[in-house]
Amino acid sequence: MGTTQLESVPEPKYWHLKTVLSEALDSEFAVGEILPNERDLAARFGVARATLRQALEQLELEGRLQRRRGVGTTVAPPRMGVAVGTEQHIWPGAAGDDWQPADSTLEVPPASVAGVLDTGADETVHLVRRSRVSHGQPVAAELLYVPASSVRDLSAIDAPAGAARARAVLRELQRLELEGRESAVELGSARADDAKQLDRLPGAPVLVVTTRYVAQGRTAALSVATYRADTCRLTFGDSGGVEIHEGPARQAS
Amino acid sequence: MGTTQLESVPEPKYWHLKTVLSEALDSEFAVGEILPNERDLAARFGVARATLRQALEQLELEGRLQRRRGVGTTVAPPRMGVAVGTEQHIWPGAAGDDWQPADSTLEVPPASVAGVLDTGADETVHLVRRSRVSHGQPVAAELLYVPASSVRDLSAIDAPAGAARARAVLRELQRLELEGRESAVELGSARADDAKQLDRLPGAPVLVVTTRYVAQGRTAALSVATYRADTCRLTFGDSGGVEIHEGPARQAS
DNA sequence: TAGTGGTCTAGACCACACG
DNA sequence: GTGTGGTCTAGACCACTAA
Repeated sequence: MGTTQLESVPEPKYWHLKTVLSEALDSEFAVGEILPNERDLAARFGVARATLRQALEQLELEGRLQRRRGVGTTVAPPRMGVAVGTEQHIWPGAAGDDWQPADSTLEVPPASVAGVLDTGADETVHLVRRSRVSHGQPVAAELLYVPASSVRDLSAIDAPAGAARARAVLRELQRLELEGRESAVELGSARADDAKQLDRLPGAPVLVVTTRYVAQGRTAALSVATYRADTCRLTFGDSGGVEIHEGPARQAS
Repeated sequence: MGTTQLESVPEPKYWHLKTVLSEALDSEFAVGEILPNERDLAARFGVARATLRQALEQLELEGRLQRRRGVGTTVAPPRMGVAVGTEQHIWPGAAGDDWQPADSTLEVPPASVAGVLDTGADETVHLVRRSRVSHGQPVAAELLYVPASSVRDLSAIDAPAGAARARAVLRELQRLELEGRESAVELGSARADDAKQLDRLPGAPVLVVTTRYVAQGRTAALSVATYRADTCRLTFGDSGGVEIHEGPARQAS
């Protein structure tokens, strides 16, 4: 009878740690404040650094913390709402969107993209690269695939590459009548190039938004946009202009 | 001059491992197939088990693998598309949705929810719990907050709790004219109860979809739905009935 | 009971930022 | 340099599943 049943369902240490830290963040820390370093925190809680890190990872995944190598761990501001589906039936590049065209080249798209575009396997398409900045922070990187058939001939255009050419492709796209649009959101991890644009390490969690633009009964363009999952809350508004609160709901019981 | 510059930018081992494994999954494994166990894999690649696990974690995050304690690691099928915003202006519980009402109780909502609902801090609301099954697998758990003011008095209803009461609340909701709807998607980690419903471990990555239903100029209901991030791709369709492909785009260069 | 993935430890070294 | 987070190791034990 010497055994005292302390925990019939023992909670993992990192899980308990996460809870404790989460409450501390709510009550004892301000946004932007720097936490003690990982070695000190681990010692303070009497756990190995790896265990402490497991808790920090979860909190970072939930957007509560921000960790930067060589700097430290800071308390993250609430996620920013980023409109993804508000503007009904708008082409990418339409006036007022906050995307910044970076470049455009001709590429053979990956097979999965070619399948959606109904282009041949080796057919080149315009690949427009854009980035999105919100509140002074990079939040997304986009690859926009535009089949040559969706735009007028651009081979003789004066801008061979760069932002000017990207704008030219987008401008041509506006000439088509947009009939519809479908998006899908899924979890992914940042490729090395995206990570660099987003100021994160490769493998950082991202929300991948794939949007198919439909015109003339076919897929006129395909956008693959990679959003920082730690800082962004993607908003899809269907309502008739009702205001969106900032930071509506933290997940709670 | 004895130093040979093998890698100017050395790639982390787990990152390289992930790439190798990912290619092996594409070419040498079928969906559902069981991989060698972690100790064997680690030995085969000459790394510590923790490093191997870091690679597996990423692949699981991307929906390529499924790991189950006591069973093993299997190759996951492509993510299933789950419609989240297709049906325009539909109340939850309307005919044809594939949600299954589980329960309904009266609760004091968390402050963040109360704020969106414009209810008093201590005011109780109906809390309808529902779960969503797709392709025979649980994919989402929902908490639907319905202020008493959105439905007729249910205090005298014959069903004190359970699915019957949940259906009664949803039925009452249909009586209002739905004016609009806004959704937001963000990354989260599963709470213990959600994890159980979704057949995952606590902390598993989830996509949290928060939807505000607007009627009579106010927020008539608020839904917080938790989707399995590993198995689901959330689709938001704006197009006029254009078919959605299954498995459109894997992220690629 | 045997085998799996999940948790945890106590170290070590590396890449990066900043003064 | 100094200090930070990021990577990696070689173990150990636990919780769960299935034979």
